[in-house]
Amino acid sequence: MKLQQLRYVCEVARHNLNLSTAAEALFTSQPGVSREVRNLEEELGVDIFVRHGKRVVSVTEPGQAILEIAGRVLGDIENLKQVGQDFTQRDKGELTIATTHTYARYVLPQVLQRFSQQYPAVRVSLRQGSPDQSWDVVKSGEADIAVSTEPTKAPDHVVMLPCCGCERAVLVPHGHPLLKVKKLTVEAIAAYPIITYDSTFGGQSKFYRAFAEKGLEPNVVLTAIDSDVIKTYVELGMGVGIVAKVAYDRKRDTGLRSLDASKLFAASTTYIGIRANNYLRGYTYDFIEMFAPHLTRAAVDDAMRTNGHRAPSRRAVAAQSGR
Amino acid sequence: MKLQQLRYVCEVARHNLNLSTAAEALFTSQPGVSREVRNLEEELGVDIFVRHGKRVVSVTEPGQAILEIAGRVLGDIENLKQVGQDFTQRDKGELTIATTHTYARYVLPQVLQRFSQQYPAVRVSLRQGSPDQSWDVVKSGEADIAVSTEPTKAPDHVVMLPCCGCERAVLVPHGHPLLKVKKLTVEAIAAYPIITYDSTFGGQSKFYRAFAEKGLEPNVVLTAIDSDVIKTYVELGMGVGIVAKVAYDRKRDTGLRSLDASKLFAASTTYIGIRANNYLRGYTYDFIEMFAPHLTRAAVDDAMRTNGHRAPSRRAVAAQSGR
DNA sequence: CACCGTTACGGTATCCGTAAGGATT
DNA sequence: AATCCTTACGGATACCGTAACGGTG
Repeated sequence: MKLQQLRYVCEVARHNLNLSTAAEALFTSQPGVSREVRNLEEELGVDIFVRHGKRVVSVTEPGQAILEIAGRVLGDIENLKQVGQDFTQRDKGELTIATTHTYARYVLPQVLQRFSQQYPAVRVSLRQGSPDQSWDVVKSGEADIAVSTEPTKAPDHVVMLPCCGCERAVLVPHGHPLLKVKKLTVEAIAAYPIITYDSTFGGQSKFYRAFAEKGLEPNVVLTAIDSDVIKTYVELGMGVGIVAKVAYDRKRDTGLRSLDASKLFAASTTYIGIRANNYLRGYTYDFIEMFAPHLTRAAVDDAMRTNGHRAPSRRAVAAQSGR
Repeated sequence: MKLQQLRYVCEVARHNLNLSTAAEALFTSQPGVSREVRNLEEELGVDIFVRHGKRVVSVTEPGQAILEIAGRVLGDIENLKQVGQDFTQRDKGELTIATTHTYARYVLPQVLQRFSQQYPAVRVSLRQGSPDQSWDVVKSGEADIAVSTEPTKAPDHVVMLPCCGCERAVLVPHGHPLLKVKKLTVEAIAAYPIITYDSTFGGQSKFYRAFAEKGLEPNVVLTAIDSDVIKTYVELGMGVGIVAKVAYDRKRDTGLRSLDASKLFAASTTYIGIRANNYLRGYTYDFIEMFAPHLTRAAVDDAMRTNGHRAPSRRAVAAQSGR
């Protein structure tokens, strides 16, 4: 069995079971892919792909299991390379962060500024999307870490590290009646049209629950995935905005006022997400600690260890002694 | 990078960093091992082993990480082979169970009898030891599953599936005064010398706690790891035995009487343990379900999925496209 | 007919074992 | 002096790309 074969098989699966395009993506010849796939199938004794005549049409049942394991192996090979990089080019590399607009725009800038100062040679990329998308991107290994609220569905293979609460604020234009209210209540808010995050975003259940508890139904007139968009429409007088508290900056948002709503809506939690069994570069640990000081390297390792890692297997090693 | 290299490196680590014996174990030449280890080190850019002149003396820090990952890869390669076996030789293979004397002797026989009837071509081996040992053996991959009470230290990389309670009984010889007691109490037991399991066995904390709660200290005169040994000494009149309820068989143990102690000592739980990310043969699932009917294949998979598995990584695959 | 996967073949690079050479204990 | 790792060398193997072939839609 060769790593090449695992690579080929995974690549074929990723390219709609098309050997030719897979070969192209692998910068190799198409007959070579065909041959190695067959060699692997022969060695394992089972077909991975279902062929109709001379066309690959689907994945067999054992093929599913094989692809999953093969993918894990390739991920680990990548991890090995990362270990090398980590010790030779300590301060150089890439860091891909999957996050939402709110974090990318209002929380991460300060952290990333500090980070880039310390690690000027690390190329940081942000992958912006909904919380669910962020978690998926981490799960698939496209991003190193997620910074987001919790996903709607619990993501397997990903370790979630709670960071801090993410409180809400109510944004209104100048002179809005809500500014005169002595004590802000859910009832008071419910009287106005509401602009808030799209339902693909986390923490919305808590938002609706707060209204439901009072027997109210919020009149949500507009949703967006973007705090800035919400602010724009609030400024236009289309409604009151309910956004993350951090999204309001008194100096910048001169057309708006912010009212603390942390007591009204249960705070959702900010998490950092890491793919299980992923080797993290030293600077990634540092980034995490900059973001959430309590998440030291030891704390992160500990959380990962109790979730995904696995130790070497004596038996597996012994079983392969014969070449 | 080649799988061979990973195998070599792991084997060297397992053989006290001795290349020669590692080479022997791998059925290859010693210079070959030396060369491939260096090749891998060169490819990754870091030393895995520390050399004093021409002697390998220890593992470097990156080496530690590399060995861990390499071991995981080799385990997965083994998993791939298991997939093949599972679909070609469905009913043939091996099943290694790590367990304690009590389970091996009193619980598993009935299950294994049924199992062997259904899978005559599966070679079952029992690896007997303390609970901690059982878990370690599963963790290392030497055994497929553990059947045991909980370990003293939580084992990472292992999925624990609760099966059922494991209640205690008090064993006494015929004519023992305890047989005349109306309601068995901890106090009554404390009046006699006690024979029970060795402290390396689980559930002992619950045993001592029951006494401590009454301000008593049990007079443990003898400990053993083996219910049969305990029974022998009880029969000799050396004390009262406190053992797992299942270890008493009225028909066989004619010289003894059993008193239910399930109310006196908190029941410890029986667990099945599986190594995270281990591919399980079909018959292994069947064995588990025979042992604990509620642990269906779906239930087991689900528990494993939320603990260890990992999906293929697009990024890792893409990063390796260039050969 | 265009696309796609398999088979056949030959050159090349890689791999591995043998033999000899320094270091360390 | 014995053990252990490294270097050097040569032969066999296996790998991979090119070219031609056979199905499929």
